[in-house]
Amino acid sequence: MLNKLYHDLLAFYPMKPWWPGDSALETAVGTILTQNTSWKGVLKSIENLKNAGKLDLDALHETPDEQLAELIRPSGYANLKTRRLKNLLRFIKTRYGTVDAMRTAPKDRLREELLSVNGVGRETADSILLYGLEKPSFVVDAYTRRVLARHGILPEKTPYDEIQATFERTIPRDAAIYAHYHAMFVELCKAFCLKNHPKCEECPLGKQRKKI
DNA sequence: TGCCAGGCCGGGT
DNA sequence: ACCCGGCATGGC
Repeated sequence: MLNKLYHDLLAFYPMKPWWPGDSALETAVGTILTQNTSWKGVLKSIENLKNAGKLDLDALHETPDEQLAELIRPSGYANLKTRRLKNLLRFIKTRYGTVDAMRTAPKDRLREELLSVNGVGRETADSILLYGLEKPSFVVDAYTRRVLARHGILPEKTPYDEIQATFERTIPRDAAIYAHYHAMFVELCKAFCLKNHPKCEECPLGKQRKKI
């Protein structure tokens, strides 16, 4: 079922790199900033950080909270996300020293460690693992749920871990495929499946069965 | 102009 | 094991 879905989507979205970000650190920062927020504001925040020379583990870690909050204000929840960002950076520095040092850690252990950081939930952890470190951890987000629910593949409120397990059990254990699959969900939603989307009827997967 | 966006946490039931 | 309110800003 999920393999067929992948191949159906593949016809519309050929393989291409997707998560915007030039480094694992930038990706990690982006995963925090994009929590419950559209990517638009995140771009602006990342831009601010770059211009301020702050896209660096030590520089970010040493930036005062008030200043960091000001830089990331466009992506919303600035105070909250400043704390979460600092929590993540502190974890990386104290546990691994550098972002790259995390690459050699076993995926399952690293995921547990990331989840223990306050402000890093399952989607954030999996996004860091998959898009930052190219480890095969399937990302489940609002888009994933929307597509699956709309097309009657999985019930809307299926728990995160269950959805992830279903994918990881079914499709090849390959980071590039996981990333591409998730990217296609996002692209599909942006093109056809956002709430009250006018082109909903033109969805390549066919008419939705449920309004989500 | 109100509604919504690529979550997560803490507290309550 | 769920359910809910809070957290902020900008685009459409």
